[in-house]
Amino acid sequence: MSTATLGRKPAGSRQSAGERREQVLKAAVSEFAVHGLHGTSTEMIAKRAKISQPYIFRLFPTKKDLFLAAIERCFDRVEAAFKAAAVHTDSVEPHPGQVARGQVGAKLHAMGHAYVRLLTARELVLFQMQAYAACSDEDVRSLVRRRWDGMVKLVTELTGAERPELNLFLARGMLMNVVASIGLVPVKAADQWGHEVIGFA
Amino acid sequence: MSTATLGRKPAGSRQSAGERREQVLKAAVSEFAVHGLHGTSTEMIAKRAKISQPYIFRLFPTKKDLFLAAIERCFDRVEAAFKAAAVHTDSVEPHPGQVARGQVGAKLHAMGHAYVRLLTARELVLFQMQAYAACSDEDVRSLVRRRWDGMVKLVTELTGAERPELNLFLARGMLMNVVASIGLVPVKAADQWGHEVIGFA
DNA sequence: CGGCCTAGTTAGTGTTCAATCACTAACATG
DNA sequence: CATGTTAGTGATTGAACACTAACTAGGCCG
Repeated sequence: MSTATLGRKPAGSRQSAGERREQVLKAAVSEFAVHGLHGTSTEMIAKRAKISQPYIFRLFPTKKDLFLAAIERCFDRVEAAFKAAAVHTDSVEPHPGQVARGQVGAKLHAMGHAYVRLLTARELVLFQMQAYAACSDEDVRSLVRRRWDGMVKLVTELTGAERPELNLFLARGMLMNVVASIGLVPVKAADQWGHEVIGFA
Repeated sequence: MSTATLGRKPAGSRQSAGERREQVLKAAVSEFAVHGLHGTSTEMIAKRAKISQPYIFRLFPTKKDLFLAAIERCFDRVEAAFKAAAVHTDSVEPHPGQVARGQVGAKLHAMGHAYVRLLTARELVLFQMQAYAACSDEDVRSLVRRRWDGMVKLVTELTGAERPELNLFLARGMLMNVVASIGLVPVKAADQWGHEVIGFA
């Protein structure tokens, strides 16, 4: 009889802590992306993850820790996209670990495309901006710096790009972030990595 | 006797509403830059402006309105810096209103320098990031878009730059914002507009 | 069945915060 | 000095919020 008292979960009731963590993390990225670290309440996240608000604190000690975890997650996603793009454009490497010189541009281009595809989801860009904005917090800043360094290193290794073209690549990316954030371009058409506002030639 | 009850302002007592508004706006930019729209309390701003917290609401109807005013203020500052830089590098114009073709690069370069000088204050960059981050709010977004458009138009008119180099300029700027936000470069040396991390050649 | 661990909840605490209210002090003008 | 206006404050309020504590319920193994 006690089963009929409250609105119950219809079926798939109990999940492992790992699965829940995943769910919460996803919900957190979505909410943080829109409202930022301080503009997002743990209740918003809980609602989206379909759990009670206090249970969040069993999975993540503090709201900030959840935010930090979300940052890691987002950098992971970007890096994964880059790796996938790199593999996709792989050709024979003249010396193992060395990218053929003529391939550099093509690889960067492919990664640019991959990044744009990622950005069409919007969520990721917006969250990135929130992460940068929260960088007055020491913990956030040091994490973002570490991951940013890692990302740059990854791109360097994957493409073999040197400073000038690498910087151009990064700058393009940052401009895209801003443009996407303020919705200057309806990023519907995924193929905008040569678009008027971002493209340079 | 009632006059002796509380700690009184010693001297420089009353200011005009205009002066106060200015003071509050300055304080708001400083605080918002560090903690963002939602991370900043009106009391922080009040303390910095050396007034009581409720008085803020006599000068600005809501906290968000204050934030919006701060956005306007910051774009104003950037535009002023650009204008000054343009005047400074002015030479004879072949046709009135038309910038000499060879001058374009020099002018953009000068503006880049001006922007870097502006960024050394840090406050401005940080606030910019906060403004972008707050763009999920309709009012914020539409304002930022409007001012961004205006700024791009201004740069175009001042330098006569065409799409490719204009975009390069903007992208550089955005990369610099991020780099400055996460403190990758100690922006001490003001002359970094050709620096390794930002420069393209 | 019964003990036991883990998933998950309800209820609550202390605090913070934007915004309002009701009031006082300083100045201006006839 | 009376009257009106503008600058400014202290006290308060009602809501929201991060986080805690204490309890409940589902599943597994003996």
